[in-house]
Amino acid sequence: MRRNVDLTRELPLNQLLLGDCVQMMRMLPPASVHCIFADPPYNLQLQGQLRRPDESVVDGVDEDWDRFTDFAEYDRFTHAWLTECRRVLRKDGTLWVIGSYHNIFRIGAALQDLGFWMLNDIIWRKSNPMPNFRGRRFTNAHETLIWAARGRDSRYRFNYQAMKTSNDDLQMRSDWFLPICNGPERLRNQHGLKLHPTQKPEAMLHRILLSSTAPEDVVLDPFSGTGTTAVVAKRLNRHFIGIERHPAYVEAAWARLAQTKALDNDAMAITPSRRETPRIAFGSLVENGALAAGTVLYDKQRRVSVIVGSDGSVSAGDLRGSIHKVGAELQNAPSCNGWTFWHFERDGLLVPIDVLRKS
Amino acid sequence: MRRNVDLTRELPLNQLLLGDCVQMMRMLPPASVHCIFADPPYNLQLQGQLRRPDESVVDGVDEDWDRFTDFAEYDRFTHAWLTECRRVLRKDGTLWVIGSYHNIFRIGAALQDLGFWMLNDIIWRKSNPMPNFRGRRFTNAHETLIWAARGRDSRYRFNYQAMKTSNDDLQMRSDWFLPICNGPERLRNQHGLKLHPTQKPEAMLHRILLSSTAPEDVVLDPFSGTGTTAVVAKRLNRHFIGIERHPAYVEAAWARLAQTKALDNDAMAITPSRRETPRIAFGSLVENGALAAGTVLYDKQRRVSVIVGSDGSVSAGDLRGSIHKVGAELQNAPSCNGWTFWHFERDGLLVPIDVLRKS
DNA sequence: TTGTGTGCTGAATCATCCC
DNA sequence: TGGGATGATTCAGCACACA
Repeated sequence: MRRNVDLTRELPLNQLLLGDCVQMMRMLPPASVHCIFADPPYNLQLQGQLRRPDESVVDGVDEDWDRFTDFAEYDRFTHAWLTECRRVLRKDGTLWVIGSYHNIFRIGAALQDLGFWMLNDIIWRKSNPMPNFRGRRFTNAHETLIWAARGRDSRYRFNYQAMKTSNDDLQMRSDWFLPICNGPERLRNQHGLKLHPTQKPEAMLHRILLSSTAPEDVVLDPFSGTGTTAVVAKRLNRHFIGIERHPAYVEAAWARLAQTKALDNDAMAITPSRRETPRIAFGSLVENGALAAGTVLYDKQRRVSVIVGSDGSVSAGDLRGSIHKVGAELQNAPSCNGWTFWHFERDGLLVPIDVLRKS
Repeated sequence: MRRNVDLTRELPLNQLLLGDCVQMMRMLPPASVHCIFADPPYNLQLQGQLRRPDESVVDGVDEDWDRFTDFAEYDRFTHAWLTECRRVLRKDGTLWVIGSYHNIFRIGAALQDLGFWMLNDIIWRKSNPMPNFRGRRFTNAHETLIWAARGRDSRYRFNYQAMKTSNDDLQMRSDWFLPICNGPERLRNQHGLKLHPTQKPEAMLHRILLSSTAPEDVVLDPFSGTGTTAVVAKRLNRHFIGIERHPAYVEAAWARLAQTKALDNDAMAITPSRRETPRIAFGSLVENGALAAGTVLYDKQRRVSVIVGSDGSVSAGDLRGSIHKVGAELQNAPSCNGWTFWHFERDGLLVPIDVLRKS
């Protein structure tokens, strides 16, 4: 699979190129690739060490490739690689970039400044994100993808029907619920430590390539890492070009590719979408007015009662907490299902609050 | 409720100001508001006709330079109002902005450039978004909120416990699933047409204000529209200041406010954070006999134990100090919350000493 | 073999009070 | 305002051990 080619004349199809992505892309011919997926450094700017409540240390991203002195330097870097991306992208090609709130706004603005035409921003909702250990923010439970065409007039590819079919015949939305990369898919060294700090799930690349490329298309990944894009491209019969600066990652990616088989035509099946069971929190009933703050709730026998607070807490005297917690305390029970325990009054009758979830 | 005040001296509490938000904010005293919610114009680039923030029409958007001038125009406008926001925001205040992929990346970058410190980006996942009629993109089913502190060192407010309680005792995540504003909540004129094109759901403002403000705080909305922020602020006993350029919207907002009642204390109350509850020193438990000197305390697994001293210290061999210090030393940890680490025996069971604070 | 309990970990801008 | 003391804080999924 590894060949020597004159990059400026011939596209290095199904190759992983070792080197800096801006320099390598400069060697590629213009308007030559159909799709680009980019997972650039996020510029996380982590301060110190973060510990879990049990004092264990969080193994955060602390790589030299993620250190930038300031926003200006990060912006220069962003402009440089996006400019090359736009040059090598075909007129009707599209670009995907993933990021978090640390960098995605700068990347989005740069994309617009360079003339890319934004098609969607896509939210990757994580099934099991890292919690917020200090209770100082909302749990950062998503990352953002931007999907953009090379320009406003691009006649880009979007496999609408494939996306709809894979989503139980409903239009695929801009919010994607996918697990993080874990389990056997996550590459680890002989000590069981993760090989790459930010390996992306193959399911995400699967959906991306299926939605916006055709078989035999050329997919470029300028920050190839351990080769997730290449692996999924190979499996889906797309050509890939990966660029990565770190030899160890390139080696790992080649090993992964060696174990990857291209699907035959019949097997180009679509990953079944995971059905999401909508979970309604009690607080949202108060937020949306289904149950007003100040309402009195009773147990079935009207032996105890509580008042609903504006945050979806309930209180009885000094006692305050969730419907479950307060229900348990008042019964001196270890636990309690507040949804069935608590009732509100309607037309003189007690109705379990559970019915409000179902309407 | 409508009064004439000298804005430069006195905050126009619970007022809706008619006028341009940059000009009006310039008249407000610096460092005076606790929280800002902003729903600025989205700079939608539809049907070829492009409007500047001041509603004037931009001609010809086919040329590259036009696109650039347009973004530049939007950026100038963004910088102008965000600069005033930062000036009137208290040192420890926070700002919320909502937008879509058309404008949110430019706003996010501007926030960072102006020195705001990003705390979260929040995804509003819509329950019933507008489908994509042409089948050329993913259904745009979300909008993005940015939550930012005035600066990196801000000691901002986040009502963590209230958010957790309202989310059935799980940390509130960065993805919020809320219905769009519809039904009786949606303001309509006598012809049944919606009064405002982008009226936001009250549930969203409810969660925002509950998470990041306290009763009596001052909430500013520079693009007040039909007054959703003001209405929810009034209901939750926060002070509001709304600014809006269109007299018809201001009129509608006053009408809404007239029908809005403030919640009473019980209904408005939220689950207090541990940080805000009065602290009880461990020594006082020994003083008042809740825990006798000489009692043996254990960790959860009974791996280590200490004896309570008469001064509220604990000791294990030569080691003596506070419950926190000794707990940390025995675990070789940098720190330890002794309240949850140490347990005493009751009816053969280990109970965290923390429960003694609550009774 | 199957169920249960324990332990580990993930792109993280993760504290506050008091002197 | 700087340093030391205090004390607040986690969810889901997977691996593995053990019954």
